[in-house]
Amino acid sequence: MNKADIVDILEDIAVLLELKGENPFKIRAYSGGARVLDTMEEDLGAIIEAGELGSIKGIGSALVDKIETLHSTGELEYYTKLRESVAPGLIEMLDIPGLGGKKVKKLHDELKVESIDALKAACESGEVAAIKGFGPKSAEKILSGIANRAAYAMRHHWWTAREVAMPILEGLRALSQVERAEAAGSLRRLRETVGDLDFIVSSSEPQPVMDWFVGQPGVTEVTAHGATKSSVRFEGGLQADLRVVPAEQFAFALHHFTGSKEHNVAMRQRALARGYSLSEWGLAEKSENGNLKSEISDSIRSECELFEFLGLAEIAPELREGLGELESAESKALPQLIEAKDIRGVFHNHTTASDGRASIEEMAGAAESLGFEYLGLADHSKASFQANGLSDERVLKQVEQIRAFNESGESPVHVFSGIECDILPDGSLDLEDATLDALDYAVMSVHSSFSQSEEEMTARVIRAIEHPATMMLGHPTGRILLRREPYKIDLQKVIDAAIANKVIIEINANPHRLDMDWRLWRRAAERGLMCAINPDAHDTTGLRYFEAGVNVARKGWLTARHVLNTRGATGVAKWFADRE
DNA sequence: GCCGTTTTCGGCCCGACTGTTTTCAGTCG
Repeated sequence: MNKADIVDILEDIAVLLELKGENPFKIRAYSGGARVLDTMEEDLGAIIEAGELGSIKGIGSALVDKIETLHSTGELEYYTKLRESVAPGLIEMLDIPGLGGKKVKKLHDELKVESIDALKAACESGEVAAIKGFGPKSAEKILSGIANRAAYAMRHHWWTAREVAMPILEGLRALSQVERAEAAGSLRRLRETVGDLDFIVSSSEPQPVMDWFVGQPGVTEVTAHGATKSSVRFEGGLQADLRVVPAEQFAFALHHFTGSKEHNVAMRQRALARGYSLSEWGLAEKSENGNLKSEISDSIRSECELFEFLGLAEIAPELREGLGELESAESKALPQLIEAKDIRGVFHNHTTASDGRASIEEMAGAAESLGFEYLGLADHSKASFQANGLSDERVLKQVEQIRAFNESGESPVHVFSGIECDILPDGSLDLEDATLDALDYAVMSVHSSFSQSEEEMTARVIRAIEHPATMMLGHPTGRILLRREPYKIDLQKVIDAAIANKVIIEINANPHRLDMDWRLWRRAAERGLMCAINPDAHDTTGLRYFEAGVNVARKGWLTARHVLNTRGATGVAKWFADRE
């Protein structure tokens, strides 16, 4: 059994144990173990063979046994028995807001409900309200949760979430009672999708701020309205939390609610090791007997000062994923992350020649207004029939048009002629070699036969990478966030092939793709993989997606030198010519 | 179930909010 399946099973075990009412720390051990395994970059088989699994922090002897059994046999009796002992309907119930492991267990124990439908009926008949610890409001809340659970469970693309968050943030900042306001959470960490919005405000007069917040247009439900915290839900199910704190707590609250959870755990552990207790409220010194001796928070007014106090360089929010950022911050080895202003042009954009909605001239105009020196066009090739892909003949015609455009001198933006050429199911390319040679560069992408086996898909893509005309690999997993799973492919092998053949892998910056994923970039770049941030724009506004691509690059620890777009037009042309 | 710069046992982050309670448990982040 492969690593990803084992990770899923460990996470499953954690959920099942929760429903059994097990020790919460045991539950955490399983979900923690799953996470450690998931983020481990080395080959699992090799680690097991070397007998090193148990030396990984977070994986103890019980997990070593279970992981090794799953890896070699694909089965685990402990898991099978656990599964059989819990009704599947109970797992679904955990998605209902307000229901956790204990309450679901109680509902099951008292009423024998084993499905969402049975739970709904029990709420309507008054049985739920009659249980000790529940009441009419609980029953009502469960019913509303059941009715809306699809919308509530939905995550949102980062780009969309930001569009909702910005007006609220600006509104908060405009209030006279508000001193500072920031959006925290996964939005601030630049995650590809966002579950809910978190706003942190400092103010000495919280009530008017709370009242303004819960009265925002689009709010369909107020789920909490307290003295320091309020929660609302917008149309479409997106939830937003607001926390108002005194000025001296702002840096701590902002840091805490920015997360991630794993980063916070590491920060608290570090504080504890130095004799301090860190929380969203502040930093306190611990005395001999373990009691809090004194607050020392007042000297800390920014996240930077907090990190500094713990002997760390400031860690950018997007690196706070609990993936070794504290270690790097301690040894002052954090990367100088790429910034949006470093981007001097973009590749992989479409025009009306295939499925885009703007002409060469219009796209170049939009590139100019973004301050770009150059624009790479890459329309689809003929196999992408649904996208009006270009034949060899039409490609050569477009090359002429682009040459004429550049020579006309009507734009300061240099246009590179490229193509997004289909990788056919057998790994061959959709255009003639002579056609590809006439272009400045070529991006190769998979747009068909998504259901090939991992072996077939990996071999297919590697064959394309090995073609001399291939300069970039487009959206390497084909995933559409929140809609379509990535196709099966061994990306480590693809990365190896790309490095060996001096092929760039793109960060497809379309907010629905963000592919290749940020989790893979740090290691890949260290091994020598080159990156390009490609908006995959289909109209003039789509060029702005390059910002989402920069986000991914930053989350992947990339610096300007890892990214082709940070070079000027001459540098890019040189790379296209000799790949250096 | 994991872990160890006071440790191989006894901790493991902790506080707000809600709904149900007469003082608190459960959920959430």
